[in-house]
Amino acid sequence: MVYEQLRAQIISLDIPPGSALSENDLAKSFGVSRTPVREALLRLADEMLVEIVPKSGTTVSRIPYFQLTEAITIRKALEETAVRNACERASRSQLTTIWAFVERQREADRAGDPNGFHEADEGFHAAIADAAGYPGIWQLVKQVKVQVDRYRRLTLPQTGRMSRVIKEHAAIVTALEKRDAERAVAAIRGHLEGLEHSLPNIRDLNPDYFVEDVSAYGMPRPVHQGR
Amino acid sequence: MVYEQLRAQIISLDIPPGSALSENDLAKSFGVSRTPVREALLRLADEMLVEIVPKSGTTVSRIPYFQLTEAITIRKALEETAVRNACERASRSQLTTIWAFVERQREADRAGDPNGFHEADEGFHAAIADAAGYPGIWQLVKQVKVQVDRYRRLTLPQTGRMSRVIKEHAAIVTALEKRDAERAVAAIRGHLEGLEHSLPNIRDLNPDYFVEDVSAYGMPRPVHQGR
DNA sequence: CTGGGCTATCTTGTATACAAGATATGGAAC
DNA sequence: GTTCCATATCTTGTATACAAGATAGCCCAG
Repeated sequence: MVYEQLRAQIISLDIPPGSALSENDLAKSFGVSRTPVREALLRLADEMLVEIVPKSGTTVSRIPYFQLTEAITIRKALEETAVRNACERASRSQLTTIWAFVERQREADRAGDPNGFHEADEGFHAAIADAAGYPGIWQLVKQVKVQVDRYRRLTLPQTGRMSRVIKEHAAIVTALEKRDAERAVAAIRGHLEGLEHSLPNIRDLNPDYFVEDVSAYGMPRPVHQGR
Repeated sequence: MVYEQLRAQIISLDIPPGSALSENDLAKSFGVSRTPVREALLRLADEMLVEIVPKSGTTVSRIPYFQLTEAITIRKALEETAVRNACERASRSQLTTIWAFVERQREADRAGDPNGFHEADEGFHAAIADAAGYPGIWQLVKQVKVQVDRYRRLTLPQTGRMSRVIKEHAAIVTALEKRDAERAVAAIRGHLEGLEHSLPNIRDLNPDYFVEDVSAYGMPRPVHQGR
């Protein structure tokens, strides 16, 4: 619980990258002891959202720029196979479920509700992985997405982004319904490459939030968020 | 450190799936307090290697059978793109490094050293991901491989497996050297499907080690094993 | 004024004591 | 003999106290 709150604050950039965290301060502000705070920090460290330096201090990780492109490459690999398998295996009801998420995104767009839009976006991709029979794929994508999500907060207010995403999502589902695997794969690939192309601009605007060298980094560590 | 030891014992099936673990007993046997033991268990729980039931007990997870096939599918998706990119980007020295791992496997085969063989196998796949410019791919594969590794302990003593694997590895590198992406991708796909085909047999021999239903499972949680 | 070293303070790592819940065991009633 | 309930014990969750190291600031010497 302290974990989830901290995580949300980090991803939302409410706590900016580079901030120093103190187990004592966090414990006091959460009204608990150091123990649960520490457990949360250890977990966040495995996700590479914070960096713990023994006997020295804990800071919120800067966004490893190189990992962003790698994360998108990985997403393409995983989600393309998800889409390909969903194309064969998706049942009527599953396709309807996927459409429902697209519809929710349309509503969120009309209502100007970015949070609802993002939530439905996650549901959309998760539903495709489910339909493919490989729900674990979405778990992995979520894991890899973590750093990208922080980045995205810097680029959110693009006008027209929501309607573009909705159109791309609709194209994917349409291809799924037609069982046209090649078209569906091409659609999701294009969808994800849209993300990729918008990467390089933002970094220079907030250089303090990023870190160039990444050799010391692995992949973020997963979180088992119960299904 | 207590984490690594526990993890190794679980993966090697030295502590069999289903075993009950007690923080107190582990603390005594490791000669430390409950705190570091607890941290290790929490980490292992995120990897889905143990299951912690609040106020009740902690047990070593059984192997979720369905996840095995899903893990191999994910490996195919990730490693195929790794190979495809390595085909374009691999430098001479990187190709040589990859060959070196194959050579080490030949030595391990001749010496009848399964541990060395497995170690070189991991190096081989990691080197390909490096050559592709996406080292994080191997981090993810390692993460997904965890459950498969336990399974593999049950199927290890297949005669001729080492030499077959070596031949398949050699085919991959040969295709990489020729910059023949399609051939290389097909080679790694075949290599991984070899694993897949040998799945169904073993389970019935040790049914207690597996669990059928997996709806409650996500993907294992990552470990940031420093590079 | 500048550089170096020492110390006070703050950091995380570990051990331990206590709290709260789940479970198994034993006994009693039917 | 069987079933149900109470209780003792064992489990993990949390709080707290202590240990050890890193760091920054200050003081002193040059």
